Amino acid sequence: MQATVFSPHDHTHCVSSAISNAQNLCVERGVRLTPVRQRVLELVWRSHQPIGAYELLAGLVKEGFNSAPPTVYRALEFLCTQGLLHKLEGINAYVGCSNPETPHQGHFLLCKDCHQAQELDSQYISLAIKLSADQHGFEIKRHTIEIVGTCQACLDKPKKLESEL
Amino acid sequence: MQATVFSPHDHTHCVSSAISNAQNLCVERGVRLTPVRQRVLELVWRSHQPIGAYELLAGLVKEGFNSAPPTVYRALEFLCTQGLLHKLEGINAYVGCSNPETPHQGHFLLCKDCHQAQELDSQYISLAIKLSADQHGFEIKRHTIEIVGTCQACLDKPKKLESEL
DNA sequence: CATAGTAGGTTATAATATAACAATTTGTCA
DNA sequence: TGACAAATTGTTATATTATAACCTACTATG
Repeated sequence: MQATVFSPHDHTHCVSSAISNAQNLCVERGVRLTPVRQRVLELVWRSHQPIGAYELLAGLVKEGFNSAPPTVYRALEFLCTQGLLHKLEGINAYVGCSNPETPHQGHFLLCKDCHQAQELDSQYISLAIKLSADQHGFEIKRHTIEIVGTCQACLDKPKKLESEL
Repeated sequence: MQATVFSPHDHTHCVSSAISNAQNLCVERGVRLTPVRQRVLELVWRSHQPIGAYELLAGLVKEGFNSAPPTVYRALEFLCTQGLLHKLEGINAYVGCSNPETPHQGHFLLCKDCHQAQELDSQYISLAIKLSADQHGFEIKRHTIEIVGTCQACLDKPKKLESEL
């Protein structure tokens, strides 16, 4: 099975490569990855889970950045527009996008036990949605696909939990 | 093409049949469609668009119901649990479900121009999601599928809009 | 009619998000 | 360079969405 956020991995590496990737992309696109924006992006990537705006705000404050809500919401808007983050509407939280070069909306598996979010990019889902929209003469602008449940890792550990009681 | 919320229809009929349907279902299930709950359900159905909690609250107040936020949120929770409504996470709004007999999560087309929501129940989408989840050993509990764009009716009327300027 | 369970009333507040306007920084080009 | 326009950030206030906590009233059942 392919590597996912649900399996153990070197997350420090994820963060640093996401940042340098973002820096390159922003240069290419002629947009500015300012200190606040970069910091927000790092905070999102460092989190092992989707993270909310006010939690990010607290992170910024801790590091001496100015921080009223508009600061973080503006940074989040920029990062989402650039495809560097995705917002999870169901839980009002943000996750890094691993593939920001190609603008897309993600499809997400959200584990309700470990709260990790795995981004998918399923051609089947995209196609099925496209077909349904076409049937209704509907022109798609964007979509939100969030699948909530239990990930394999969490399914595999119920016995541990019982023994811990 | 099949009838949808995007095409003209007798909405009064939608409302009354949704209510009597809900009444029957609640009796069958041994749950109580109390006056507040029924009123909220009617207000949602009467709206020609997805409607938010505080707008519903205003509707209740106008009719002499007590109304603090918990009243309407409790009613909404009940109605969603019974499958009589769906919540649209992307816009924090609620729509009636036309097929509450069979518990399901809907797939929605949301027109950003006329703000109507059309519920789909596409087997292709469901299957594609199931397949993706299976590939990751992920057990689905529920999902949010919201497709934003422009409906056929709104695509058909750009010229009218220009002439109105 | 006692009572347990469910639903609703009430007050307060938490959590999420944006409006509006001022100050500052940055890029650009005369 | 210096001056302007555009973009970004700071700041204050407030809007919007949602829930906690605790109390009261209703409902069904024996």
